[in-house]
Amino acid sequence: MAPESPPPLRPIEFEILLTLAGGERHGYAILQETEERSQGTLRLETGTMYRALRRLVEAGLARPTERRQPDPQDDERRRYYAITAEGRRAAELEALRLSRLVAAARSARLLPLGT
Amino acid sequence: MAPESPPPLRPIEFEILLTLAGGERHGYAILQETEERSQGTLRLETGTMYRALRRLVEAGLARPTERRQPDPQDDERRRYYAITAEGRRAAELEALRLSRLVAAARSARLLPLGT
DNA sequence: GAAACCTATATGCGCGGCGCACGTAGGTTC
DNA sequence: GAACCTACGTGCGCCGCGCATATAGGTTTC
Repeated sequence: MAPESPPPLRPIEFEILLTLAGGERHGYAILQETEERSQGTLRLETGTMYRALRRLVEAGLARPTERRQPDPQDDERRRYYAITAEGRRAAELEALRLSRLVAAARSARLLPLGT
Repeated sequence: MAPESPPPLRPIEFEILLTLAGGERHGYAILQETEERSQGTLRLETGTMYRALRRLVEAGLARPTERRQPDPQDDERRRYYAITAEGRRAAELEALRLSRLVAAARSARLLPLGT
Protein backbone atom coordinates (compact mmCIF):
# COMPACT_ATOMS: atom_id res chain seq x y z
CA MET A 1 0.00 0.00 0.00
CA ALA A 2 2.21 2.81 -1.21
CA PRO A 3 0.99 6.35 -0.41
CA GLU A 4 -0.70 6.31 -3.77
CA SER A 5 1.56 8.46 -5.90
CA PRO A 6 -0.37 10.92 -8.09
CA PRO A 7 -0.70 10.27 -11.81
CA PRO A 8 2.39 11.64 -13.55
CA LEU A 9 2.26 14.91 -15.45
CA ARG A 10 2.09 14.78 -19.18
CA PRO A 11 4.90 16.61 -20.98
CA ILE A 12 2.62 19.46 -22.02
CA GLU A 13 1.17 19.82 -18.55
CA PHE A 14 4.65 20.08 -17.12
CA GLU A 15 5.58 22.74 -19.66
CA ILE A 16 2.56 24.79 -18.67
CA LEU A 17 3.22 24.45 -14.94
CA LEU A 18 6.86 25.33 -15.49
CA THR A 19 5.79 28.54 -17.19
CA LEU A 20 3.27 29.33 -14.47
CA ALA A 21 5.99 28.75 -11.86
CA GLY A 22 7.46 32.03 -13.15
CA GLY A 23 4.32 33.90 -12.16
CA GLU A 24 0.80 34.49 -13.36
CA ARG A 25 0.32 34.11 -17.08
CA HIS A 26 -2.52 34.23 -19.55
CA GLY A 27 -3.01 31.48 -22.10
CA TYR A 28 -1.47 33.18 -25.08
CA ALA A 29 1.59 34.15 -23.04
CA ILE A 30 2.01 30.51 -22.03
CA LEU A 31 1.99 29.57 -25.70
CA GLN A 32 4.66 32.11 -26.59
CA GLU A 33 6.89 31.61 -23.58
CA THR A 34 6.85 27.84 -23.82
CA GLU A 35 7.74 27.81 -27.50
CA GLU A 36 10.42 30.40 -26.94
CA ARG A 37 11.94 28.38 -24.11
CA SER A 38 12.04 25.21 -26.21
CA GLN A 39 13.49 27.08 -29.18
CA GLY A 40 11.45 25.33 -31.78
CA THR A 41 11.88 21.83 -30.42
CA LEU A 42 8.29 21.92 -29.21
CA ARG A 43 5.32 23.53 -30.80
CA LEU A 44 2.36 23.91 -28.52
CA GLU A 45 -0.94 23.86 -30.41
CA THR A 46 -3.57 26.25 -29.17
CA GLY A 47 -6.25 23.58 -28.88
CA THR A 48 -3.91 21.31 -26.97
CA MET A 49 -2.77 24.05 -24.62
CA TYR A 50 -6.14 25.50 -23.68
CA ARG A 51 -7.52 22.05 -23.01
CA ALA A 52 -4.50 21.02 -20.95
CA LEU A 53 -4.85 24.25 -19.00
CA ARG A 54 -8.47 23.44 -18.26
CA ARG A 55 -7.45 19.97 -17.13
CA LEU A 56 -4.87 21.44 -14.77
CA VAL A 57 -7.50 23.71 -13.23
CA GLU A 58 -9.92 20.81 -12.81
CA ALA A 59 -7.15 18.78 -11.17
CA GLY A 60 -6.38 21.63 -8.77
CA LEU A 61 -2.84 22.15 -10.09
CA ALA A 62 -3.60 25.60 -11.51
CA ARG A 63 -6.28 28.18 -10.80
CA PRO A 64 -7.73 31.14 -12.67
CA THR A 65 -7.01 34.46 -11.03
CA GLU A 66 -9.45 37.30 -10.92
CA ARG A 67 -6.53 39.65 -11.31
CA ARG A 68 -7.67 42.51 -13.45
CA GLN A 69 -5.24 45.25 -12.71
CA PRO A 70 -6.35 48.71 -13.80
CA ASP A 71 -3.80 48.71 -16.56
CA PRO A 72 -5.42 50.05 -19.72
CA GLN A 73 -2.63 48.38 -21.67
CA ASP A 74 -3.95 45.03 -20.56
CA ASP A 75 -6.02 43.19 -23.13
CA GLU A 76 -9.42 42.57 -21.61
CA ARG A 77 -9.74 39.23 -23.30
CA ARG A 78 -6.85 37.79 -21.35
CA ARG A 79 -7.56 35.20 -18.73
CA TYR A 80 -4.81 34.78 -16.16
CA TYR A 81 -3.80 31.62 -14.37
CA ALA A 82 -1.55 30.82 -11.42
CA ILE A 83 0.07 27.62 -10.19
CA THR A 84 -1.31 26.18 -6.95
CA ALA A 85 0.65 24.68 -4.07
CA GLU A 86 -0.37 21.24 -5.24
CA GLY A 87 0.65 22.11 -8.78
CA ARG A 88 4.05 23.18 -7.55
CA ARG A 89 4.53 19.92 -5.69
CA ALA A 90 3.55 17.95 -8.79
CA ALA A 91 5.94 19.98 -10.94
CA GLU A 92 8.75 19.50 -8.43
CA LEU A 93 8.20 15.75 -8.48
CA GLU A 94 8.24 15.67 -12.26
CA ALA A 95 11.33 17.89 -12.42
CA LEU A 96 13.09 15.49 -10.05
CA ARG A 97 12.09 12.54 -12.19
CA LEU A 98 13.36 14.28 -15.32
CA SER A 99 16.65 15.27 -13.70
CA ARG A 100 17.26 11.62 -12.84
CA LEU A 101 16.39 10.65 -16.36
CA VAL A 102 18.88 13.17 -17.74
CA ALA A 103 21.50 11.87 -15.33
CA ALA A 104 20.86 8.36 -16.66
CA ALA A 105 21.16 9.67 -20.21
CA ARG A 106 24.48 11.25 -19.29
CA SER A 107 25.69 7.95 -17.85
CA ALA A 108 24.72 6.30 -21.12
CA ARG A 109 26.79 8.94 -22.93
CA LEU A 110 23.84 10.39 -24.75
CA LEU A 111 25.02 13.77 -23.47
CA PRO A 112 28.50 15.27 -23.12
CA LEU A 113 29.72 14.52 -19.61
CA GLY A 114 30.73 18.07 -18.90
CA THR A 115 27.30 19.58 -19.50
CA MET B 1 12.62 25.67 -44.69
CA ALA B 2 14.27 24.25 -41.62
CA PRO B 3 16.02 20.89 -42.12
CA GLU B 4 12.76 19.27 -41.15
CA SER B 5 13.39 18.19 -37.58
CA PRO B 6 12.21 14.64 -36.92
CA PRO B 7 9.09 14.04 -34.84
CA PRO B 8 10.03 14.12 -31.16
CA LEU B 9 10.34 10.93 -29.18
CA ARG B 10 7.53 9.98 -26.86
CA PRO B 11 8.53 9.53 -23.23
CA ILE B 12 8.23 5.77 -23.41
CA GLU B 13 10.21 5.60 -26.64
CA PHE B 14 12.99 7.60 -25.04
CA GLU B 15 13.01 5.28 -22.03
CA ILE B 16 13.40 2.28 -24.30
CA LEU B 17 16.17 3.85 -26.38
CA LEU B 18 17.93 4.92 -23.20
CA THR B 19 17.93 1.33 -22.01
CA LEU B 20 19.10 0.08 -25.40
CA ALA B 21 21.92 2.64 -25.31
CA GLY B 22 23.42 0.45 -22.58
CA GLY B 23 23.68 -2.49 -24.98
CA GLU B 24 21.49 -5.12 -26.55
CA ARG B 25 18.45 -6.04 -24.53
CA HIS B 26 15.43 -8.26 -24.90
CA GLY B 27 11.93 -6.98 -24.29
CA TYR B 28 11.43 -8.30 -20.82
CA ALA B 29 14.81 -6.93 -19.71
CA ILE B 30 13.79 -3.51 -21.03
CA LEU B 31 10.69 -3.68 -18.87
CA GLN B 32 12.62 -4.57 -15.74
CA GLU B 33 15.53 -2.23 -16.27
CA THR B 34 13.34 0.75 -17.08
CA GLU B 35 11.12 0.30 -14.06
CA GLU B 36 14.14 -0.25 -11.86
CA ARG B 37 15.77 2.92 -13.14
CA SER B 38 12.68 5.01 -12.49
CA GLN B 39 12.25 3.48 -9.04
CA GLY B 40 8.52 3.14 -9.25
CA THR B 41 7.82 6.57 -10.72
CA LEU B 42 7.08 4.91 -14.03
CA ARG B 43 5.43 1.62 -14.70
CA LEU B 44 5.86 0.34 -18.19
CA GLU B 45 2.96 -1.83 -19.31
CA THR B 46 3.87 -4.86 -21.37
CA GLY B 47 1.44 -4.03 -24.16
CA THR B 48 2.66 -0.46 -24.33
CA MET B 49 6.31 -1.46 -24.36
CA TYR B 50 6.17 -4.18 -27.00
CA ARG B 51 4.17 -1.95 -29.30
CA ALA B 52 6.49 1.00 -28.77
CA LEU B 53 9.43 -1.29 -29.47
CA ARG B 54 7.83 -2.37 -32.73
CA ARG B 55 7.28 1.28 -33.66
CA LEU B 56 10.94 2.06 -32.98
CA VAL B 57 12.01 -0.78 -35.28
CA GLU B 58 9.65 0.40 -38.02
CA ALA B 59 11.03 3.94 -37.65
CA GLY B 60 14.60 2.64 -37.95
CA LEU B 61 15.57 3.75 -34.44
CA ALA B 62 16.03 0.20 -33.16
CA ARG B 63 16.67 -3.11 -34.86
CA PRO B 64 16.25 -6.75 -33.91
CA THR B 65 19.54 -8.61 -33.62
CA GLU B 66 19.99 -12.17 -34.73
CA ARG B 67 22.32 -12.64 -31.77
CA ARG B 68 21.80 -16.12 -30.45
CA GLN B 69 24.89 -16.82 -28.47
CA PRO B 70 25.46 -20.49 -27.68
CA ASP B 71 24.72 -19.86 -24.04
CA PRO B 72 22.46 -22.62 -22.74
CA GLN B 73 21.46 -20.27 -19.94
CA ASP B 74 19.84 -17.99 -22.46
CA ASP B 75 16.07 -18.29 -22.72
CA GLU B 76 15.27 -19.21 -26.29
CA ARG B 77 12.13 -17.11 -26.28
CA ARG B 78 14.08 -13.89 -25.87
CA ARG B 79 14.20 -11.50 -28.77
CA TYR B 80 17.06 -9.05 -28.62
CA TYR B 81 17.11 -5.50 -29.88
CA ALA B 82 19.83 -2.91 -30.44
CA ILE B 83 19.76 0.85 -30.91
CA THR B 84 20.66 2.10 -34.40
CA ALA B 85 22.81 5.10 -35.28
CA GLU B 86 19.68 7.04 -36.12
CA GLY B 87 18.11 5.97 -32.85
CA ARG B 88 21.13 7.21 -30.97
CA ARG B 89 20.95 10.58 -32.68
CA ALA B 90 17.26 10.86 -31.84
CA ALA B 91 17.91 9.92 -28.22
CA GLU B 92 20.75 12.45 -27.99
CA LEU B 93 18.49 15.18 -29.30
CA GLU B 94 15.79 14.29 -26.81
CA ALA B 95 18.29 14.09 -23.95
CA LEU B 96 19.54 17.56 -24.86
CA ARG B 97 15.99 18.90 -24.92
CA LEU B 98 15.27 17.35 -21.52
CA SER B 99 18.47 18.68 -20.00
CA ARG B 100 17.46 22.19 -21.06
CA LEU B 101 14.02 21.62 -19.62
CA VAL B 102 15.54 20.53 -16.31
CA ALA B 103 17.77 23.59 -16.34
CA ALA B 104 14.69 25.75 -16.83
CA ALA B 105 12.99 23.95 -13.95
CA ARG B 106 16.02 24.66 -11.81
CA SER B 107 15.87 28.34 -12.72
CA ALA B 108 12.23 28.33 -11.69
CA ARG B 109 13.30 26.81 -8.36
CA LEU B 110 11.40 23.63 -8.91
CA LEU B 111 14.64 21.83 -8.05
CA PRO B 112 17.31 22.55 -5.43
CA LEU B 113 19.97 24.66 -7.09
CA GLY B 114 22.85 22.50 -5.93
CA THR B 115 21.64 19.31 -7.57
C1' DG C 1 -8.85 49.44 -48.57
C1' DA C 2 -8.35 44.93 -48.27
C1' DA C 3 -5.39 41.38 -47.53
C1' DA C 4 -2.50 39.58 -44.38
C1' DC C 5 -1.04 39.09 -39.86
C1' DC C 6 -1.07 39.35 -34.65
C1' DT C 7 -3.42 38.81 -30.27
C1' DA C 8 -6.63 36.00 -27.65
C1' DT C 9 -9.64 32.19 -26.56
C1' DA C 10 -12.08 28.25 -27.80
C1' DT C 11 -14.48 24.12 -30.20
C1' DG C 12 -14.85 20.00 -33.78
C1' DC C 13 -13.06 15.97 -35.41
C1' DG C 14 -10.37 11.91 -36.41
C1' DC C 15 -6.24 9.19 -35.41
C1' DG C 16 -3.66 6.57 -32.56
C1' DG C 17 -1.04 5.83 -28.23
C1' DC C 18 -1.77 4.14 -23.95
C1' DG C 19 -3.67 1.48 -19.80
C1' DC C 20 -5.81 -2.61 -18.58
C1' DA C 21 -7.21 -7.08 -19.35
C1' DC C 22 -6.38 -11.30 -21.34
C1' DG C 23 -3.90 -15.24 -23.92
C1' DT C 24 -0.05 -18.57 -24.31
C1' DA C 25 3.44 -21.21 -22.30
C1' DG C 26 7.38 -23.27 -19.84
C1' DG C 27 9.85 -23.08 -15.42
C1' DT C 28 10.13 -22.52 -10.40
C1' DT C 29 8.51 -21.90 -5.73
C1' DC C 30 5.54 -23.01 -1.80
C1' DG D 1 -1.42 -27.62 -7.74
C1' DA D 2 -1.68 -22.99 -6.98
C1' DA D 3 0.79 -19.13 -7.32
C1' DC D 4 4.40 -16.74 -9.32
C1' DC D 5 8.12 -15.54 -12.65
C1' DT D 6 9.84 -15.19 -17.30
C1' DA D 7 8.77 -13.97 -22.07
C1' DC D 8 6.11 -12.50 -25.84
C1' DG D 9 2.04 -10.86 -27.66
C1' DT D 10 -3.14 -9.24 -28.94
C1' DG D 11 -7.92 -6.91 -27.96
C1' DC D 12 -10.38 -3.11 -26.69
C1' DG D 13 -11.96 1.35 -25.23
C1' DC D 14 -10.80 5.93 -23.66
C1' DC D 15 -9.02 10.27 -24.40
C1' DG D 16 -5.11 13.26 -25.42
C1' DC D 17 -3.26 15.28 -29.23
C1' DG D 18 -2.63 17.56 -33.96
C1' DC D 19 -4.95 20.04 -37.31
C1' DA D 20 -8.57 22.74 -38.92
C1' DT D 21 -11.91 26.08 -38.02
C1' DA D 22 -14.61 29.92 -35.52
C1' DT D 23 -14.69 34.56 -33.56
C1' DA D 24 -13.11 39.09 -33.23
C1' DG D 25 -10.59 43.48 -32.63
C1' DG D 26 -6.18 45.69 -33.72
C1' DT D 27 -2.14 46.53 -36.68
C1' DT D 28 0.77 46.16 -40.58
C1' DT D 29 1.57 45.76 -45.52
C1' DC D 30 0.83 46.47 -50.52
